[in-house]
Amino acid sequence: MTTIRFGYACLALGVPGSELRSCTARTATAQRLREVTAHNLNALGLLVDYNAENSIRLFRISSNLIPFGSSPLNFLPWWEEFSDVFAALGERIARTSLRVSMHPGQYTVLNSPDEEVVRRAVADLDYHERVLRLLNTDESSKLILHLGGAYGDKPVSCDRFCRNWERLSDSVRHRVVLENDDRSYHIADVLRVAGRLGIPAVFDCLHHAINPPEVGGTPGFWIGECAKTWHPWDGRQKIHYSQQNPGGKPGAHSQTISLEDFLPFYESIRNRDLDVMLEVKDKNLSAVKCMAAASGFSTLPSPELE
DNA sequence: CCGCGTCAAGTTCAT
DNA sequence: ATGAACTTGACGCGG
Repeated sequence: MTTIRFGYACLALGVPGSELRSCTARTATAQRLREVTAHNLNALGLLVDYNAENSIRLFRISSNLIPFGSSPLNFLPWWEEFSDVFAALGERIARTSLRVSMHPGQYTVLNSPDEEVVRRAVADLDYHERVLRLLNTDESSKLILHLGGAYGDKPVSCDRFCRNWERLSDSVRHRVVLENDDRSYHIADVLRVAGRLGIPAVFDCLHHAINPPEVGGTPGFWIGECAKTWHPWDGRQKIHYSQQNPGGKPGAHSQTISLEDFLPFYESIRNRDLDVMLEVKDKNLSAVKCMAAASGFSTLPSPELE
């Protein structure tokens, strides 16, 4: 019996007090940084509780949890000041069997030719890893990362990624997984680098639709290829699923998940074990909707299946 | 209180 | 060469 689990990223709609706060460089005083941090950690607790109450087993923690968490602009030893809060949060996460992840964004570019950019990328990955470690999660709590820029020569830029990989700590390396993007690096590129480094690959369905490899291949094929990169200590294979916003530019996420398109996709993966991260503007609402649709689907009579 | 310009960060593409 | 988009909402100022 295989299972598909669903989760959502960073924010939930309709959970009062769970909104994250932030501040700007100008207002980043010690007091303000402490206030925002305390608020955001409390918000994370509310999100953890919400997920437990709604049987959601997968959640991406926002990179904005700690204001300027990887920048000298945050000069506080927040990991010490809030270590007890993190530990308590970690217990709630463990008790509710929630799998958390984080996803450094477009500004984290490990393969940049610019030494300062690489240095900041290493620091940013350290920040994200520190959060997951403070929460006492194991190494199945992943850091999802893109390969970065192409700089007009993908093979050279992939080589530089692998070279800079050596600068990461073991604890970061044990958590990083590579995702295909919608511009430069398609899933075949990602699998090649993931293979070189011996780390897992995350298949993003919408990015793949926009930026497929020349060699073709169905999503099901590539999900199968990615499955081979996940080892027992990495936890369940993860993929990303989102739909195109009809009124938006290519790659823009839809307001909500359309079940019309979701159900055939679900049918195509339901014979696998997968954790599916939904990227959609209505966040938790679509997660709940997809879970309901999937469970309804699986209990429908299926005479065509033996 | 509301509205709107602005916000740490990197790369790519358009003007 | 300069600037907007990406993803995204929240901040923070001015009125």
